[in-house]
Amino acid sequence: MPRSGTGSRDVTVGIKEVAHQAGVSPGTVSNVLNRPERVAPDTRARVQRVIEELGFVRNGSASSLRAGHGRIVGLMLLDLGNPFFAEVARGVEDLMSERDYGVILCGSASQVGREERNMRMLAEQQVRGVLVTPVSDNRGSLALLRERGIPTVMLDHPATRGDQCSVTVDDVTGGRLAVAHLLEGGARDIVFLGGPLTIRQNADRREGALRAMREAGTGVLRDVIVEEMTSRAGHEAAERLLAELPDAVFCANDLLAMGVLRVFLQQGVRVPGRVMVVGYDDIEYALASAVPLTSVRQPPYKLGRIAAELLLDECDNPGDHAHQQIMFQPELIVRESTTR
Amino acid sequence: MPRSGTGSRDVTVGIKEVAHQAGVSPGTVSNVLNRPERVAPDTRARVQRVIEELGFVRNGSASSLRAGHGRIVGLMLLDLGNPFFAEVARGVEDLMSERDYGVILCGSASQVGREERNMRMLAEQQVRGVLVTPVSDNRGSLALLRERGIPTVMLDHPATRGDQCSVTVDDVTGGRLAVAHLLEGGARDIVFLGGPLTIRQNADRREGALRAMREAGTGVLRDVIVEEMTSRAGHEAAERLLAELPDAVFCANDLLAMGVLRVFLQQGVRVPGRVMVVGYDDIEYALASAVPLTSVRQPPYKLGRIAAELLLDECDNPGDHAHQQIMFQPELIVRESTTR
DNA sequence: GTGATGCCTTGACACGTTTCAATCCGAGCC
DNA sequence: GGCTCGGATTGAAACGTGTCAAGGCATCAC
Repeated sequence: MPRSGTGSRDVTVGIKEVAHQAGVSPGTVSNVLNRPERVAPDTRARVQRVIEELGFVRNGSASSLRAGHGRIVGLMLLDLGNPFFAEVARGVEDLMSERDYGVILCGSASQVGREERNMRMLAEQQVRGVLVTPVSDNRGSLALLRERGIPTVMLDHPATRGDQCSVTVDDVTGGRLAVAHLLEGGARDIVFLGGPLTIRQNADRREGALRAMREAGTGVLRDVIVEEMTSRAGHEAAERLLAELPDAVFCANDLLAMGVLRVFLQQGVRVPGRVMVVGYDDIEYALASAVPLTSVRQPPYKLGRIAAELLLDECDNPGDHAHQQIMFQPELIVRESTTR
Repeated sequence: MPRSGTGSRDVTVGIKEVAHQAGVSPGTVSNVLNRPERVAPDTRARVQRVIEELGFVRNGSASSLRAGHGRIVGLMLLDLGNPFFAEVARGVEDLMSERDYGVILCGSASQVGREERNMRMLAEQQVRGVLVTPVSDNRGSLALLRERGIPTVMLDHPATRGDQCSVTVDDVTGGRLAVAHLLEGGARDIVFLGGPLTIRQNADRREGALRAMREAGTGVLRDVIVEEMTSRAGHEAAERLLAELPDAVFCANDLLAMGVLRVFLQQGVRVPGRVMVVGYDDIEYALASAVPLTSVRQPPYKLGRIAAELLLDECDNPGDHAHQQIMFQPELIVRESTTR
């Protein structure tokens, strides 16, 4: 590979070339990039001008090889197709972009295997830290990161140990709010429609539902567990429910609820007249659906953004960083799918 | 930093440590990782067992520093909050995950500045290639990548030069289908509601609308251009439209259409009785909305997946890779928002 | 004028991997 | 038996940056 000594439009403009053109040493250029305050103002200006002129772009691989970590974080979510998580991702991405960090986004599709593969990939990339909504309490893939000293923040999941931050929404309360509302409306035979109970969100929302029944001293909960938490799955589950309609369906997310609504309306099951339906997440589209959906609202954008802030705080101040467990309270948004 | 000579549970298990334990040279370990066929079967097995045992994870930074590129690609989309792009991202992520590549996801939020910042970040990360839905025909940020020899594939945008692949959907035809349908339904005064015309998708869909009118020899198109293509923007635009209702509104995406629908229904404007509404993208939620939305369907998942395949083909066979411009045809899905 | 004090700058080394020319070794051939 | 041949392996040299101890150069006080 030819290396032009003076050429300004070379494929690889390195820190050395910049140093040469600016009449300083490579070390100084590195300082301009990483600790500008240590460099005299006029030297700094001169170097920065040369950087502009040559179109120098720092080689992130070399940088993170030497420094031990780069300006990239990992974000691992359960399901990229769910607007709730899309909003979480937007929150994370916005903050990281402001702080000049990149985000490697991974979807685990709620599969342990895929989560582990992606975690391994993140470890290889020497990411600065990882935000993760874990598939289960499976410590395996997190251990991989811990061993390498990569900070993790739990997202929409409580910290499994004291040595990490977490940002969650109180799902037990969410489930309680939803089902208490249904009981007040007169429902007794209630279906819980959700994904696998190994996923914490499902288990907690169901637990909240049971608690509401205990508190009210009435009601029966029927579980309908589906593999995926999509509107298709909701659609299929609702078709099976037609044989024995409950008084109400509490869905563990809005996608399921939208699938259920579609079937009920097609089949002439009046909502809320015959069956009440409650969703979870209050995604934007829940409001616009045929029968506007009662749903439990969570703050996804804020969730992502705050988790991102916690992670960067831990990265930048490893000394005096205090791990925090932040929990938001959900809010029940009542619409027509549960009231006339 | 202490370096245990024999320790098996060190923070940094490198290729050297593996080589030592397996009784081979570092070069051989590297070959096992990158060109297994060059290593004798039993040696390979032995090395792989040691890799397992020590929990060795390859340092991606070092690897891509030396090799000149890593196993990461960039994906830059207009709007992460739009379910259409979320599906595109899923398509890309699925394929890349299968091929053991990581994806750095960036949202440009349709802002040139943000696009350029992110492109720079991707260049720093030495990504293998980039999939991009550009904000405009702005060549600036693409040039940054071209200069460094980083392949790009245009996603939902035609190639601006012959030296790249692209995957698109025929937006002119999409617009033509939508508006021809409206004209057939008797509409004459039609509003085009879309984002900035500097974004190609908007310009093309509008162009298709005009073409339909020319072909039919009738109809008038009123432009209503909004900054963001969100349901909030649709909501606001619709409120302004109330003063002078058109016969129909052709929205450049479903989010806008959903915002429009909401206002019309709240205000007692009958859809389709008084105004017909057509959306674009046929996102899943369009089907479930209060008045099921007529929309132009595109294959977002396939779009992402195929673009990803083209990119990897270009990366893996730089020699005999033939650049392709693939264009899908959209399909008009007629629902109740345009027919009784 | 001299020594001390700080601030800037320097230069060489190390980070962990890939690469490639060189070497080694066993098999096959005359 | 000596020779060649080819596949398997080796070892050392990069890749481009960050770090840090050491050096340089004014300024300032005495």
